[in-house]
Amino acid sequence: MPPTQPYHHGDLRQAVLTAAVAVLNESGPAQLSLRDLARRAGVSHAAPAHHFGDKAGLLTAVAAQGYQLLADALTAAQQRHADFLEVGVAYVRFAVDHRAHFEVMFRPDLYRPDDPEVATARQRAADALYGGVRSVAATGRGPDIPLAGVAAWSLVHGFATLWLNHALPTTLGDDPETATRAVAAILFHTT
Amino acid sequence: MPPTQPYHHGDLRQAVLTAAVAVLNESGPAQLSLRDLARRAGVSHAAPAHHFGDKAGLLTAVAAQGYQLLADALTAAQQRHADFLEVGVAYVRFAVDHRAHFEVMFRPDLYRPDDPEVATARQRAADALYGGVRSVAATGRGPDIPLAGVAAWSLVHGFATLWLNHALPTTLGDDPETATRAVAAILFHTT
DNA sequence: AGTACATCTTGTCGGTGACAAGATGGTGCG
DNA sequence: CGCACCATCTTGTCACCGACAAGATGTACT
Repeated sequence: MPPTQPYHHGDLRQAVLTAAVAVLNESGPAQLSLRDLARRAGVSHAAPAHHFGDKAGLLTAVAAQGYQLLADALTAAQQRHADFLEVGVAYVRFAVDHRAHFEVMFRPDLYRPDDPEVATARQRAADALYGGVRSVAATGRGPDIPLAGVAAWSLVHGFATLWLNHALPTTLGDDPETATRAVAAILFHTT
Repeated sequence: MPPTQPYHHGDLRQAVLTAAVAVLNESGPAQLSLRDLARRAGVSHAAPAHHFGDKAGLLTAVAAQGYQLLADALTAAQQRHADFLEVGVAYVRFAVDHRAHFEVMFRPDLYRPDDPEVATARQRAADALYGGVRSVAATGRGPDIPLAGVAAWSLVHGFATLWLNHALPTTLGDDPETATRAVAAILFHTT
């Protein structure tokens, strides 16, 4: 849906979006400023507003992109591995690799969560996540599927959040993948 | 550590802190403004800065208070119930009942996480949480304690976060306590 | 050629955080 | 009692930001 033809700048929308993700990765959403992004792109201070309407619009675009990336990552992991644990690992890996997107996605007060593009991408990600759960819930004498899905999602989401906040003990090491496998294995007691 | 004697206003520090929590509960951290808090307290726009130095200073005070409340809630739950699951329930209940504190606490870019008051309260909360884990890890043929603690913490933290974001399916009902019991029971397979 | 349009610029307004300097009032000490 | 000290609060200011309006510029299409 971005314009196909470069005009004055080239592709300002994409440039601003990329710069926004970079700033978010370095400094967090509180430091994000449309005027700063405009300066980085070498355009006037009001140029970004034309593409995103307002700051919430920019963050809506970030969230939409994030949900699309997450859905892609989860479906890929789901198809590559039979084990749902790897879908959980992919979830944490996404959070670590795309911290900026992840932090915006789960801060609905910063953007417009009911944006149609966001909603469809989020639904796609949810399907990939719950689809992976269905397989593992069928193996054990497990409880009903939605509950197991919520438990699995809560575990990996909480782990990712705490990992990003440096709140977890250092004994877990510095590789989020192996740490996730160790911790998530407890939930599915496949140790 | 706040001043014991009221001066001009009465107790401006406490008034601003309370108002800040109220605003955070209603509108989130992005809408928080020192000048607005000053207006609500009926003082000049620069008065709050004297007590907190800085916006980050105000949020540091909120985070410190939050960690103290959390530590109190967790130790109370730990002493009242033998089951660790109830500590997890208390964790989620704290997040729901003190949403403003919870959201600030786990957003370290908003305040000064290395503030001594914050650090001690956080340590106290962590002790209460991990102390509860030790009991349950001893029951099962469970893996080592820190891993189980991280898993339990991740689960309740993720559940609380997702619950606050209205990201969870509506089939869980509207009572966070019962929902937490149902979901957390899966991890400790005491169903 | 000329119109329609998306893109970008310039200018402006109210609001905010941070800082500096000064006014105000309580506290304690001689 | 007088006075100096200090915490508290006020006033004033500056740079920055988001949002909006109006105009300029380049592109596409007829």
